[in-house]
Amino acid sequence: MASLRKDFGNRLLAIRRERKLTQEQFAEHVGISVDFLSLIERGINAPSFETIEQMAKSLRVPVKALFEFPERRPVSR
Amino acid sequence: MASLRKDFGNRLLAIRRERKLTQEQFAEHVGISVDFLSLIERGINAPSFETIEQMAKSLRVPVKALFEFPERRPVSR
DNA sequence: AATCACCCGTAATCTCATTCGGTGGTGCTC
DNA sequence: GAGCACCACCGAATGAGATTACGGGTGATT
Repeated sequence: MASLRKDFGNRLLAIRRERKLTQEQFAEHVGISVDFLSLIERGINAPSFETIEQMAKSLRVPVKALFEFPERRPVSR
Repeated sequence: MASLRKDFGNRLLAIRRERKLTQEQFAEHVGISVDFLSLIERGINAPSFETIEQMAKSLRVPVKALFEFPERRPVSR
């Protein structure tokens, strides 16, 4: 549980792959270290709002696109 | 610039008002202090991923709904 | 065998998410 | 005009976690 980090990481990884970018290329363009990018993609760490903004800008997608993943059970009652 | 925090804060405020909740009610339900909620809504501070998750859960909306605001100029070239 | 792309631990730094106490302001309503 | 509800604002304190660097390891590919 508490896996927003993981969802986000997976989503980021997917988009980066789509764009055919290596971690190094993407990290440099965003302005963070490769190590940190790796941590984020694996869902271990979460990026700050500023970093998220940079990522979205770098990928030329709206921020919400980074939070687009299959619904996490929308209240099962 | 760098106003993802502000966009987020405004969006959160809008949703909370829609729901007719006071800061106190919402903060308590999310599990944060009223002061902090106020800071977030005003775009001064940013919440952590865990807090975002709690907020979305509390409001019963997907996380991406909290990042749904008018596009911030999608590459003007 | 050398390089590339990446994962994985660990340890360090230092920003900042989060809280609390207090104050003050606005707009009710009684 | 005192009372309450709701909120902004101001320090100041603390703990967490965002971010980095390093060293080693894996599996491809060439």
